Amino acid sequence: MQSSTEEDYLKAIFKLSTDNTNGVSTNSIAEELNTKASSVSDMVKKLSEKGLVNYVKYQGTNLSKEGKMIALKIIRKHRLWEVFLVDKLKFGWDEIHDIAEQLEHIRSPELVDRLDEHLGFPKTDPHGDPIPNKKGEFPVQKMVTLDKLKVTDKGILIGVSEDSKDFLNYLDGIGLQLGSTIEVLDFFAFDKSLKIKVNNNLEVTISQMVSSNLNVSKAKK
Amino acid sequence: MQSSTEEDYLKAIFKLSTDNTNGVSTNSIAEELNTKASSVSDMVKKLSEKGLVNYVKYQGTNLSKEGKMIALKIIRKHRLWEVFLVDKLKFGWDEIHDIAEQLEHIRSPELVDRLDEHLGFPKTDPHGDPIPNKKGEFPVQKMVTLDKLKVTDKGILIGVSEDSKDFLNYLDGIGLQLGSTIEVLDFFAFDKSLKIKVNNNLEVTISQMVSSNLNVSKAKK
DNA sequence: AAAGGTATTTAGATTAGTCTAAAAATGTTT
DNA sequence: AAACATTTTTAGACTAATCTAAATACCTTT
Repeated sequence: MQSSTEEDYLKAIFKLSTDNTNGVSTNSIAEELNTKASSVSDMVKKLSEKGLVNYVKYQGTNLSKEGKMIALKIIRKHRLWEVFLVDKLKFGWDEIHDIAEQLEHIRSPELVDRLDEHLGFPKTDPHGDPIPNKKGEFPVQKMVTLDKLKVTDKGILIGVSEDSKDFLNYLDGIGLQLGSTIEVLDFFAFDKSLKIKVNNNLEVTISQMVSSNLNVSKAKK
Repeated sequence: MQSSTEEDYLKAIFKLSTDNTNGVSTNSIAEELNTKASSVSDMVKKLSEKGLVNYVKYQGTNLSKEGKMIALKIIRKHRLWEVFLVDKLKFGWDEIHDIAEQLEHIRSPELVDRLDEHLGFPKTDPHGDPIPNKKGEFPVQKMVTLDKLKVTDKGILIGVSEDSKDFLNYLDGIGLQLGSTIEVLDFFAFDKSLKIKVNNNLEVTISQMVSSNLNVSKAKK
């Protein structure tokens, strides 16, 4: 059995493993967890002895199969609790992170599955991020351009095709960053513009020129 | 801010303070928490420095006003989560203690109040124990004899008027102990006997002679 | 390839909570 | 009141996680 602290490390390493070519650096883990590199060194050594990560001195850290599984279970719990907090307790999507950060460490496999069922087996959390299933599998996420989405669809911005300064400044101005949630509120056929809600907050209308340059991962419902 | 461990100590001291004439003994706290007396000595000293308990060497420990308030908040959280687990997630009343033991330490005042509301401001937990309100006040509990309860009422056995060996053996035989939950399932007018459910488990029928000698605290609904 | 800079690791200390074993206080019996 | 038993406290050690400061390894520049 691993401690909450160990779970936090595994989750951080998972998060930082997007480009899984080489190991996650000690410093990046330290930054992610607001701790010092020396603490991270100690901990990855320990996790390595437990077989939860593969760690070679000076060469960074990667999750083992078992470590990844644990990380995914924590993420599953975190996101399910987030759905609970928003859907059932009517919290705002921006108030829930710290609470879910605590709830994700509650130990009871039975609880997670019952919560999942109680919430109607949601596929994404309130931020649009996918919820791993019992076995730690993510629902497949299709990458599409924003103009392919239908009204009420939600997606997360994962890339931009056009990278002129002007364009990026414009995106910034409407609060759009990588990772932002986008919900399609309305579609205007005459010019193919979209009314969207950014991060469950700001509503703006964007032209098709813009929407066709935004790559989003479509959240399944 | 107090640690989860400190919270556990305060809760244990509260639980052991029923006869609040003199201080709670170090050994009894140790037993309640499955720890050693030396650990308890250290901790009560620390809690005393924090002003959460009144502790005089060799004379036991009592909660201060502030310590009691914290204990009541933990108990409130514990019992509200228990209601959640049973009412919403359909856990059995006997499966929930360990999970609630973890959930009670989640820190977020907002969460507790929203949970309370979501559950419809319940007055008692699934074991029939009263839930303190926001201010730490218990709903008043009336002590009555069991034969005063109506069908569907629930109560907790808090005393016995008759204390012959035979009678106590009889109670033992049907699983009734101090603290047991009693639910009135049926009333038979012809002999005033009651069909009751003990600890959400065993169903028995008892005569009025028995029910009139059992003092219960009636759980408000 | 040497020099300098950055990243990482090690060494040693600290804190919270726990333990065992010994010492001290309290209570009970005679 | 002395002797014994029990309870409680103290002393000293251990573990998990952290930190600072120093040492080491790696990388880039010249």
